Amino acid sequence: MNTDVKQTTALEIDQESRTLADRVCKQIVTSIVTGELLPGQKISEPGLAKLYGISRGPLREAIRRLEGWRLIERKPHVGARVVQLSARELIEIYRVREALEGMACRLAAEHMTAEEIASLKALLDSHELSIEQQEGRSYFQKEGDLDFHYRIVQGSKNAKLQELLGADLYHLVRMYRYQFSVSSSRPKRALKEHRQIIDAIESRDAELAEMLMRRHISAARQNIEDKLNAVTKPQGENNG
Amino acid sequence: MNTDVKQTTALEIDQESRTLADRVCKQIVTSIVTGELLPGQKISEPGLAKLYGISRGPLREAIRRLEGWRLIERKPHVGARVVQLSARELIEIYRVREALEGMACRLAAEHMTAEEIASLKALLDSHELSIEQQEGRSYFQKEGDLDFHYRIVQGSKNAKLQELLGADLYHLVRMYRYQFSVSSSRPKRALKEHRQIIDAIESRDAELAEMLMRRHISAARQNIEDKLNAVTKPQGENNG
DNA sequence: CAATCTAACATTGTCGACAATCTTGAAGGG
DNA sequence: CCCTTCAAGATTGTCGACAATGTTAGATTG
Repeated sequence: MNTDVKQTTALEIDQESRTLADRVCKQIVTSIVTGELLPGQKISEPGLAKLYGISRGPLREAIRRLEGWRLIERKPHVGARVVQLSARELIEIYRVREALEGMACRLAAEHMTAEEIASLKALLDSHELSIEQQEGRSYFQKEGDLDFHYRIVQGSKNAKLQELLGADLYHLVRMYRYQFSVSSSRPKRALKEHRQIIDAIESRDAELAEMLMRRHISAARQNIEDKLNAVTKPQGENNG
Repeated sequence: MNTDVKQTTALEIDQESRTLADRVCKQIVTSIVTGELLPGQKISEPGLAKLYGISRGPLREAIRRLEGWRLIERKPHVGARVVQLSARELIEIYRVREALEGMACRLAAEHMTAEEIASLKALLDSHELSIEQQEGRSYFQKEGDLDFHYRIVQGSKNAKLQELLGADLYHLVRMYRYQFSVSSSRPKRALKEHRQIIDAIESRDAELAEMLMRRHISAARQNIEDKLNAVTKPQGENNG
């Protein structure tokens, strides 16, 4: 039966665009993820309100929602600013992803349809192509990487998992991809791991799929840790 | 009667209580968790504003934050209502808990201090006492159960894990504890499992600790599934 | 009598104004 | 010269009013 897990989203988004607060909320998310708003940067209510051409009311509501998503932090009577993750917190996110996406991958091996699997394999083919074609440009690969992970999560058919990973974690991951260009330093290796994972899912080996995904994310975490340690740069006060 | 679970953030809460929106936000959470506001119930802005003696502005901001926490759902131009989980979604939450708390338990085995472990063992002693003393009353045991899990999560020293479990999941779990009185149907069994877990943590056996926790939560999930299947009650439209 | 349309009502969405608080920069004293 | 104090400015918090939308009950018509 239709589990109604994913189909409603398109409609909801349409529905949600009907108020200023919801629209502005989405715009702010985009600004954060694309780096227009940097981590730690102050969110000026009068400034943003004027920029978007709305009053402070809806803007404040949007900020409040983003606060609930933990994309924005707020101090009473002082103001709101984009969250700024420490190196430690970024690592913590990868640990959480390891647990969550491992579970998601296991469930995906049980619940993904043959069509979804085929489509995902096709996606990997296109990734391979784009890697070969534009050797150096890792940008595409990064979006592609998250795209792969996103589809696995969708394949788990677990709405809570989709919420947690999609809304709470991936935004942060994408946001910090622009900060220090993490991960995807080895696109071919990652692609190979992706293929192993989808193969395990195709053969409905849930345990193996979970293990491979955990290893995959663990490797990415290790990769980031190494980079951070190499620089030994305590990222400090780049905000005003 | 004190339901204030997080002691660590006393200062933060003090800070956050300084605006009406933040205070009302907490009040609404309490109302939801204690069952004053039932799942699916409509949130009337004029009604709640009058009840709390504030204007609609701060109230709407509080609602927006709760929307971000996914404790409240909102349809544009229609209104907000308390989330209503289907049986399926409740089960999904337990699957997520299994992954997340398993990870938390593993990290706790690595990072909990001796003092925290001792304190947690003392807590279990007090639980055993209260179980023996008030044989039938499972209410206390339920709060106690979450208390145990909460401390494990704190012990993981992973802030992201603490956020996700503390804010996003435990509220929902507590909320539905009042709906159908789930879990804790076997407090002695649960207590025994808790002791096994803390023993594993004490001996710093991270793998065992994780496995025991996953099994513990999986058993709770199975327990709920059985109950739900027994009743075969498709919980439907108790809202307008 | 039932179905449909309409108009009055209630609720949600948005705005501008005012109050409370924080930040700042300069003046004064040690 | 540095620290403290304080006042002016700016920002955040709160409110009431108005506009836009959804809901509902009654009237109209077949």
